[in-house]
Amino acid sequence: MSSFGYRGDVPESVPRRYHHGDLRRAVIDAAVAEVQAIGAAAMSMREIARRAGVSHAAPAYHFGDRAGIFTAIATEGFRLITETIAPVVGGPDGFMLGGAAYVRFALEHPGHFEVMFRPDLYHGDDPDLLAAREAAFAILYDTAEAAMPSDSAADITGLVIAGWSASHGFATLWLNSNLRDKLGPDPTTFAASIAGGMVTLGEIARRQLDGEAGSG
Amino acid sequence: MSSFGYRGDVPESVPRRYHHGDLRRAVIDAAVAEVQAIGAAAMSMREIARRAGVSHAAPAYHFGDRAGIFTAIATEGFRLITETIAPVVGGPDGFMLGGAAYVRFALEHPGHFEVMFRPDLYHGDDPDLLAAREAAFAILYDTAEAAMPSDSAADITGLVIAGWSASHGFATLWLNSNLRDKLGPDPTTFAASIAGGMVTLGEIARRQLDGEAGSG
DNA sequence: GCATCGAACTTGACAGTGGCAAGTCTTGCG
DNA sequence: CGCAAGACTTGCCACTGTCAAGTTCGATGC
Repeated sequence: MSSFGYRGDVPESVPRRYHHGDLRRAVIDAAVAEVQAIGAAAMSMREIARRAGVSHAAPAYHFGDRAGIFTAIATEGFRLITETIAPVVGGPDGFMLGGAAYVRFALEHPGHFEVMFRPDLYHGDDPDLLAAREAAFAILYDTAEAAMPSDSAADITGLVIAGWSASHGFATLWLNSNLRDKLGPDPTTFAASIAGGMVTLGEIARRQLDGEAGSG
Repeated sequence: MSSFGYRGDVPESVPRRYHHGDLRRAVIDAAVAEVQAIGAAAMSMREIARRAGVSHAAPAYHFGDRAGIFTAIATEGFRLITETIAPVVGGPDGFMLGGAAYVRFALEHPGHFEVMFRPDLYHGDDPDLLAAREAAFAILYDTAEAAMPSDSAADITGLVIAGWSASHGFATLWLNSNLRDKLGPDPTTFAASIAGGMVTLGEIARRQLDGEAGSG
C-alpha cells in the first residue's frame, strides 16, 4: 500500500531516508529544547517527531513511551551535572564552588534541570537513571566532606542539606523568574551579596540554636 | 433535545441539580487534590468535572481554560502562604520561624505549592494573582528586615534571597522525594541538624569572602 | 550476487483531552 | 407573570499518546 510517503514539516532540502541515522539523539535534543521553550507539560511527542522528520510513532519505538523520553533526559542531566561539579571538588572553596557549579548547570541546562527534579514525569526505577542520580548525590557529599571545617561540630548531612537546598532553591526560583525582577538580569553579579546573606543567615541560625540550648 | 441527562460518575445518593451551588470551589478543591495525587501535567478538566458531577465543559465556564484553574490555585496558594507566615514575623527568631512556616506550608499544601512556582501553567498577568504574590513577597522582606542583626553589614536583599532559597530548595527537594531516603520520614526531626548545617555554611561563606578580600 | 532476518521505521486506528459554539435549564428581578 | 442573564449541557473539532500491524532497509551469511 504505502510507499514511504511521510514527510511531516521537514524542509525539502533535508535529504529524507527511511532510517534516520540517530533518531534517539535527535529526539532527546528536540525534547530538551521543547521543555525549555514551553515546559514539560506542553511537550508533544508528535511535535518532536515532526521536527525530526519522522512519523508520529517513531519516537515511541526508541523510548517506549513519553515517560521514557523524560527518563533519558533526566539520566543525561544527572550525568551532566556530575561532570559540571566534579572538577571543582576538593579545594578549600570547594563547597561554595560546587554550589555555584550546581546553579550554573541549572541555568545552562534548564530543560534537563526541570525534568530531573520532577520524578512524576519519568520512570523512577530505571537502572541507568538510578546509577546516574546516585553518582550525582555522591559528588555532593564529597564536596561537603572536603569543605567541612575541622573545628566544626556539625554533621555532614546537615551541611549537605543546607548547601544543596540553598543552591537548588536559588536555581529553581531563578528559573521560575521569581528573582529576576528583584535582582537584575545577571545572576553572577550579586553572588557576593548572596554569600553575605548566607553569612548573616548562619549567624541567625546560631543565635537560635544558642537560645534553644540556653532556655531549654 | 436533551433533558438534563448528564450524571458522570457521581453516586446516586448525591442529589443532583442543574445548578451545582458552588462549582467554582468544588473545581479548585478537586484540582488541588488531583495535582497533589498525580501531578499538574496529568490533571484533567474532564476528570474534575466528572468528580464534581457536572458536564465536561462546566469548569471552563468559571475559569475560561485550564490555565485559569491553575491561576486560581496559585492565587489561593499565595494568600494561604501569607497567612501562614504572617503570624511568626517580628520576634527575635522571626526569620528562622518564617522559613519553617514556609516549609510547613509547602508540605501541608503540596498541590498549591507545585502550581505557585510553575508560572508556565497559569496566567501570569492576572491582577489578583499578582497582588497575592506581591503580598507574599512583602512578608518575606518584612521577616528578613526584623531579623537583621544590628551589627551586620550585609544587605537585606542578600539575606532574603539566601533564606528564601534555603527554605524553597528544602521544600522542593523534600516534595520531590530527594531527601526522604536520606533523612528519615519526618522533616521536623532533623531541623536542628539543618540549622547546624546553615551555621557551618555561613562559616564557609565567610571564609570565602575573607579570602577573596584578602587575595583580591 | 543474493536470500533473509531483524532493526528501524510507517500507517492506521482508538480512546482520551481542551476548547469552542450553540442550545437548555433555572433563578432572580421587574 | 414575563423575561433577561447566569449556570450549566451537548455536540463537535483538532489534537494527543499508545498500540497493533505493515513496510523498508541494512547487515549478515552463503
